[in-house]
Amino acid sequence: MSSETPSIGRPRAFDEETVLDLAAEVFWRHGYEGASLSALTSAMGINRPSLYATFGSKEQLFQRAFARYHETQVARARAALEQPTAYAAIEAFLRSSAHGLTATDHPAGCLSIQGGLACSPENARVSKILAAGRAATETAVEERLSRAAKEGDLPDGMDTRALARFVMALTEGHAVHAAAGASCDDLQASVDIALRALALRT
Amino acid sequence: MSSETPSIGRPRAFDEETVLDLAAEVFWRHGYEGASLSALTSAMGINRPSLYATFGSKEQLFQRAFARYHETQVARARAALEQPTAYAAIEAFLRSSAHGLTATDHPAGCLSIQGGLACSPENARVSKILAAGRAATETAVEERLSRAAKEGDLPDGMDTRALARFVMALTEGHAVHAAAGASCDDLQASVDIALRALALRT
DNA sequence: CACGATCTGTACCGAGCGGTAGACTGGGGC
DNA sequence: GCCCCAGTCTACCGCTCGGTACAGATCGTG
Repeated sequence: MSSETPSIGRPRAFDEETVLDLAAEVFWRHGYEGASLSALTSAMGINRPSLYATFGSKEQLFQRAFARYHETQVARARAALEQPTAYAAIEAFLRSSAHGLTATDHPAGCLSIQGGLACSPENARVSKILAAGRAATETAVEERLSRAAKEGDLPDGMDTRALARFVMALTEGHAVHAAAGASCDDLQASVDIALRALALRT
Repeated sequence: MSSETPSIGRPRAFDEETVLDLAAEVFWRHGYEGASLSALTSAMGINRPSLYATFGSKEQLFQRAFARYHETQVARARAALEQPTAYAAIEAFLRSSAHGLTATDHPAGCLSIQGGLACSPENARVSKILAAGRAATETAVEERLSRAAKEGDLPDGMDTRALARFVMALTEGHAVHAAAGASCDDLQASVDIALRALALRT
């Protein structure tokens, strides 16, 4: 791993996780292809050769930044799934997502969406990486719902995969809205409607 | 307008609307920034100077292609709103969208989403154009719902803006899913859940 | 059938892209 | 105190980008 700190030689003048967060912000705001190396190095406060020595390539940098985004941002929404009931888990997931999508200490929206749904053919891998990240989150939702089904916490015959997909799709749509300027209240009102509809309570 | 056909001079060797549809497909698949002029001209079957003489610039070409996308694709979903009841209108909107997002005669997903939610700073206008298109569709949904509210076709006190936002957000999320490979049935199952939740029927 | 207007095709422009070579810097080990 | 080596910095690479100049082709008109 590049995170092991060699004891010999000139020490690194920057913190790897710090500059990854800064890189994530640039990708988040401008997308993978819209984030030029000049913009990245400028925001990260390091020079091109340092970036390449540390991360290897623009794509690898993106992967690392995206992984860190998952640890720091997506993790909060996933943690919200740990509620005693399925209804509470979904509500917490949707509400904490809406909150995170409109927080002001980082760009609006979601890196998994803004990063680049569509790319030039040579960057198609990036779109795949993003899709895989979203799919992982959807799987986490689905697993929480499956557990609820086993516990009798969902109506019989509820399609947990479809419900997980519905929840994720709504969150992704909220991300699109947030990037276009929707407020947290706007999104919460949409969540209200979604929850009213779920009728998970018996 | 560039659509007026001058009677003198060498005649144009291509049909404007036809090549616009072809350009829209490239933007749809690769996004605005991911669609190179080489890819565009190659798909459209015309040369660069013809493109610039006809459309002016890449951005203007995109605007024209996006406008045509609205006329040919988005118009179908908007037409679906013309159902006798609010519930039927929303169901038709969601189902026809899910169908269009997964049709096989064009790229999966939606140009309004794939085109470029995030762009480099110099292409920020493109993101704005896309957002404006989505907002226009959301307004159309909201107007249909307002009409329903006046007609007593919605529960009292229903927040029509929030409901329109919920419907659009779900559709946008479905577009993200469709671009990642979701099937029409996948999306329809999500629509089922959304509709169950709406409880628009009294 | 020559003229002028319009479109097409080749070949090119400067700029910015992602990525790198090589000289310089500065801290630990002996 | 010297060496070594990782990290930094300037300056550059080839390539592709969006956009265009200019010559040749093709039409209606006199």
